[in-house]
Amino acid sequence: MPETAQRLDPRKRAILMALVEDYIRTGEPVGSLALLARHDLGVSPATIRNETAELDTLGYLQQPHTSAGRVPSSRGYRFYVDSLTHPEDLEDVEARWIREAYDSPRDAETLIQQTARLVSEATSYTAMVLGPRYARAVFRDLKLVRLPGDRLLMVLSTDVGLVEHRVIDLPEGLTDEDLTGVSRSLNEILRGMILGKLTRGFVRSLNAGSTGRRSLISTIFDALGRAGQADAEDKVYLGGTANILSQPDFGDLDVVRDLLGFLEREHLVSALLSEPQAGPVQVYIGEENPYQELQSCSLVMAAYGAGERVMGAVGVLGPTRMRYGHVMSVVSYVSGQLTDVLTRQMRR
Amino acid sequence: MPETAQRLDPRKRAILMALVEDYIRTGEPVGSLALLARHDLGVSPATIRNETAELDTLGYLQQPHTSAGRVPSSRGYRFYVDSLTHPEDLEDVEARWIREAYDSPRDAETLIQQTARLVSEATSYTAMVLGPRYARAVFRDLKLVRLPGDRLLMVLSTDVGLVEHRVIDLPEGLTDEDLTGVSRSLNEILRGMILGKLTRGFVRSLNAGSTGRRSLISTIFDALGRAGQADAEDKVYLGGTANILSQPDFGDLDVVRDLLGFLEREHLVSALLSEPQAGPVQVYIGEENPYQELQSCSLVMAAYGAGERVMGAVGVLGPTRMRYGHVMSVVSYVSGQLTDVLTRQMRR
DNA sequence: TCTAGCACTCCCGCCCGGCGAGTGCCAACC
DNA sequence: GGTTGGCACTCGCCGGGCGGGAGTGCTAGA
Repeated sequence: MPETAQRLDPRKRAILMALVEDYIRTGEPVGSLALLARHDLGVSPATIRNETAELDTLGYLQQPHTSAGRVPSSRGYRFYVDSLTHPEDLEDVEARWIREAYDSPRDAETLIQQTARLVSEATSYTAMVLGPRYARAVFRDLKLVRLPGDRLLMVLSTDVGLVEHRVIDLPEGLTDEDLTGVSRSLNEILRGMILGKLTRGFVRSLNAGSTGRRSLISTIFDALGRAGQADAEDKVYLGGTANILSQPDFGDLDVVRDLLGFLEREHLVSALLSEPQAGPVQVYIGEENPYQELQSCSLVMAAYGAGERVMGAVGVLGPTRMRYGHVMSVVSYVSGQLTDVLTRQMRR
Repeated sequence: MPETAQRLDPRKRAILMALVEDYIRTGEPVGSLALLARHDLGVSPATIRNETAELDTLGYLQQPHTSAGRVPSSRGYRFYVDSLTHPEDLEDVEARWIREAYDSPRDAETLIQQTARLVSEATSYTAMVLGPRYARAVFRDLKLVRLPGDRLLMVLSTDVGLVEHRVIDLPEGLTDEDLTGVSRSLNEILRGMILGKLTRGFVRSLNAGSTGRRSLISTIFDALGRAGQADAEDKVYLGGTANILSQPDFGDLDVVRDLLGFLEREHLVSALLSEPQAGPVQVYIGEENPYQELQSCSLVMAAYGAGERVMGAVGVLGPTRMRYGHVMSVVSYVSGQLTDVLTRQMRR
C-alpha cells in the first residue's frame, strides 16, 4: 500500500526509515539516543521521542515494554519495504558469483537444486524454489520405449526443454506396431497442448483400434495426467534450512519447530510458491503471511518463467527483521537468471 | 562388545538395565528411590546406592551433579543395547501399517522417499534413507531415444528394476543407423556388468567405426560413469527433520544447528549411510559416531539390498536417550521390506 | 514548534535463603 | 560379609528483593 507511504510527513518518514534500518542491523530496540548516534537527523532526542511516540500510536512502531526503545511493527516494515523504490544493488562480486552459477548448462533438476543452495548462501536465510511446473509446459514430443520385463518407458519432452519420464506396465499382447501407432497418433493430437489442460476427453477422440491399444492409451493418459496435474507433483527444493536456527530472532523453539514442520510438508510449500505472478518481487511480512506457521517471519518471493509463462518461483524465508533490500535484490536477480536460462532452452 | 556384558554380576546388570529403561522413558536422572518405585529389585535403596556408585566408577553411569540421580553414559547405553538380544516386537498395528506401505508398487524414488517419511513417523525421530546405488546394480539394457532439439535420451535399465535416464547433447551428423548400431554394440558388451565397474577401457575395445560414433560412445560413457560413480550421486532422502526440535534432549541450539547443517550436506549423509554391511542393525551411540556433529546423538542403521547385494541403507538419528528397542525393530523391519521389494523386482 | 531537564517505569542481572531430591557414609543387623 | 536403616550433607531450583541502567513521557521554557 504505497499510499500509506504518502501519509507520513518527511521527518516521520526519515525517522521511521532510519529506525527500521537500525533495528534490522542490530536486533535491539532502538532508542532516541541510539538513533541519533547513527543518523544525522538534525533534531534533538526529545523531538525524536515525540515523533516515535506518534509513530507508535499510528501503528508503525511498538514497544516491547514501557521503558524500552522502539521496534518496527509489521506495518512499519511494510512502509519500509514499500519505500525501497529501487532495489539495492548487488555487490559486483555477488552478482558475478550468481551469474557464473548459471553459466554452465545443467538439467532442470540440478539447476533448481543449485538455485536453492545459491539463494540460501547469498542471503543466509532459508531458500525455497518451486521447480518448473510441467503443467504449464507445452507438449512437444512423446516417445515410447519398451523396457525389459514387460514395461514401458514413456518420455515426454516439453518446449522448455524439460523431460519427464514414467515407467508403466505394458498391457499384454501389444506388438511394436501397436506402440508406434499409438505414439504416432498421440503425438499428432497432443502437439502444442499445454500439459495441464489435457483431459480424458482426448482419449475418446482417438479411434484407437484394438482394446489393447485403447488400454495403453488410457494408461499413458493417466501418467500424463499425473505429470501435468496442477499443483500436485510440483517439486520443491529447499536450501539452508539450518539457517533458521542461526537467527537470534527465533529464540522460541516452538516457532522454529512449526516452521520446519511447515517446510517438510511439500504440498504446502508448493502451494505457497504458486502465488507469485510474473512481475516484481513480492514480500509478505509477519501476519500478512497466508499460513499460520509463517506469521512470525517474512517471505520474499518472485516468479520465474519461460517466455511469458510463469513456471515456478523462488522464495526466501527469514525473520521479520530481515535484510529486505538485499534479499529482494537477490531473489529478483536469481529469478531473472532462471527465466533467461529457461527461455533460452525454449528457443532451441 | 558383548564381552563387557559378562563382566557385570546379575544384580548390577538388572539395576543398570532398569535404570537405562527408566531414564529413556522419563529423561530425568534416576535416583535409588525412583528406581525401586518402578522395579521390584528385592533390595533396599541403600543397596541400590552402593551398586549405582560402583556402576558409576565402572563408567556405566554418571551424575549430572553430586546430589542428583544417575544417568547412563555412552558405555551404559552400549551395554543396554548389546543386552537387547531379541528385537522388541513391533505392535501388530505398526507392522501392518508398515507392510501396507510397501504393498502397492511404486517407482524407486517414491519408494525411498516414502520410506523416509514412514520411518520418521514410526519412530518420531529423524530418518535418513540412502537411495538404491546404481553403482551396484547390474546392467540390463540401454536404449537411446532421439529427442527434439538435437538431444538424446539414454535410458538405462538395471536388474533391480531401477531406471536411470540422462539427456545428452547429440554429436552432429549421426544417423538413426548410427544410433541403433551404437546401442546394439553397447548392449552386447555391457550386459551383466556391474555399473560401478565400468571403465573407459571398454570404449577402446569397441571398434566404433566413424568418429561420430566414437564421440557418441564416449559421451554415453561419461553419462554412464556419472550414473555408476561410487558414492557420488547417491541420493539421500530425509524425513522428520523437524522432529529433532521436539527432543527435549536437544535444548542446546548450537548442537541442533550443527546437526541440521550436517543433514544438509548430502554427501556426508550419503557417506555415513554407506557404512552398514548386510546383516543386523547397527547402532552408534554418542561418541561412537564417526562424525563430530553426531556425537551428541545416536544413530541406528541397517542396510537393505537386492538379493545378496547391499544397495543402500536406512538410518534413524535421535538423542542418545533413544528408544533403542523400538527404533531397532522399525529399522530392521523396514530394511527387510525394502529388500523384499527390490529382490522381487529383480526376478521379473 | 522545538528543546532541555527530570521524574518515573520497567527490564535485567544479582544475590540470597529455603526447599527437596538424592547421595554417601556409618553403624547395626542377619 | 553383604545388606539395611538412619542421618548429615550437597547441590540445583525457585522465588523474592534489590540496584543499575536505558529509555520514556511530561512539563516548562526558549
